[in-house]
Amino acid sequence: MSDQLTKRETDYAQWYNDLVLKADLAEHSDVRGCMVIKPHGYAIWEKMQAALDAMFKATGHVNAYFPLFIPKSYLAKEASHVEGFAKECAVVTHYRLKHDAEQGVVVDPEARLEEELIVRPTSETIIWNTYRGWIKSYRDLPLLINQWANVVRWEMRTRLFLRTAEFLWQEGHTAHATRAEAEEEARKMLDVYAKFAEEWLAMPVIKGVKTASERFAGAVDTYCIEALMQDGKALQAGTSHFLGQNFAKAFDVLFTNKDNQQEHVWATSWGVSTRLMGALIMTHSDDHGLVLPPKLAPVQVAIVPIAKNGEQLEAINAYVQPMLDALRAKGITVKYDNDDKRKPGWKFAEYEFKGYPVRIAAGPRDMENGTVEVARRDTMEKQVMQLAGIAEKVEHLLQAIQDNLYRKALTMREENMHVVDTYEEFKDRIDQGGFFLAHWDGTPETEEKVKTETKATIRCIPLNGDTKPGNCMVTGKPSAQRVIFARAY
RNA sequence: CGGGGUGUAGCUCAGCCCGGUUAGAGUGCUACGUUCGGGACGUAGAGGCCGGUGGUUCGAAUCCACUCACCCCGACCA
Repeated sequence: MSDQLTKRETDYAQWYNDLVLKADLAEHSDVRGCMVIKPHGYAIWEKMQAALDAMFKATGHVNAYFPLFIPKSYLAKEASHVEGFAKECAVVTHYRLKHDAEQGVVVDPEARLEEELIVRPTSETIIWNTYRGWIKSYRDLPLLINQWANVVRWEMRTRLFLRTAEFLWQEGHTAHATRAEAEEEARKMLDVYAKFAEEWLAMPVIKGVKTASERFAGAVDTYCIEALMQDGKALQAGTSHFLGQNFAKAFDVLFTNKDNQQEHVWATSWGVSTRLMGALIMTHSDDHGLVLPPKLAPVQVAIVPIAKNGEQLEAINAYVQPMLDALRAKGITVKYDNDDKRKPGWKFAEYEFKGYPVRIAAGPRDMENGTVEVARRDTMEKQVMQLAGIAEKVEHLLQAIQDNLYRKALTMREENMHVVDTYEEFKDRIDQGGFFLAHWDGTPETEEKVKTETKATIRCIPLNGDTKPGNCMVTGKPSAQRVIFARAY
């Protein structure tokens, strides 16, 4: 290969960066911390969007769009929210440029905004300010809205997809008449995310609740799905928040209940972002490049003809046509690459590197034998198959690849799930990575101590975990259940 | 913001310490020919304000000062 990829074992971070760039997923823009998502990367994101959007619709949500700019004063209305986001907001102060002989253009000092605008880091404030006008009665509830949008958080250090200054995401914002209903909504959307992660990304996740220190700024409870990457670090792949009445109170969103009483509404918000691209890459890809689960691959099957001349190519075109038709009839996405500007070897390497789940080669030998050569990306295995019934075989193969990727990722996670009872053992083993199930006394002080001493944080308190009480590994004080510690992205 | 590093062809980099013809390599790109079952080979070609500004010098990619940008480590990160 001319484009050498750093081996994961050599330098995992470098491997990731190389892969994102060389597989044409994204590149750095001239604006620090921002990225250009290239067609191959964006096509994967579109597949994710389509799947998630359908799941949101199926659970009763509708899409809408709220503005990019938020009046600065809105952010200040919810105390912990402003505290959480103030340090990373981009602020618009002027609305006009003017020509300048020396510098080309300069900000027109005359055009200062009366009230400065912030570029949304998230939309709770503007949405709740809007919902105040929409919600008057229990008959207006629940209000179940999602938006697909970009947000900006001025991060100090960024990494392609994992943490960028601007990123794409969806944010659901719902309003409910009762606490129980809002809590149920937050849990329901967490389940949607977990289902999406496992069935589409083929990425096993652990559902849990965040501790107070990791909670969303403005939430009562933050639920999350946590995944384990190949290097043993945890990645938060999605969050769902029960916001209580915090935003309703901050923005005076009241409704009249059935008893003609005024009440603040109960809220949730939930989101996943282009960070999922990073999760996808770090869960399945290998030293040969990207590996994509068939359900998210923009093209599932690449077909490469092998021909010595134009005449032979025409023969192969005719030979593979029924196969193309049969595959497409099954809803399988296929690219027949008979571009004669590239050679077969080049194409093989290209499709492998970019993660196409299945590659089929057809050449003169196959035409004689009535066969094609089928290669699967996940295991790199190749086999010659009879052309008869090929569409069914490929369909099964795609499902097998999807299943295999999930199984491999699950096995990896299970092998890196450690139960520890003493802080000494924890400190000894934390360097090797993985999820550590340990007892914790529930105090922020202990959590902070562990973070300072080991760089590991509590990823979550698992929802479906072992609930046997025990004693905190650090202080020995009583603990209700084991929590998950890990070093995280 | 602190510490370290890098800016030379589309990309990866050599050259700089020790100033001196027309600034190099690999890869990529263009044309032609032979090739085509795992990133082919040959021949010919195109491609550079050596990050920017100023200085030293007969002469600067090379030395000096300033400046800008990016990368890595730390601080920060719902």
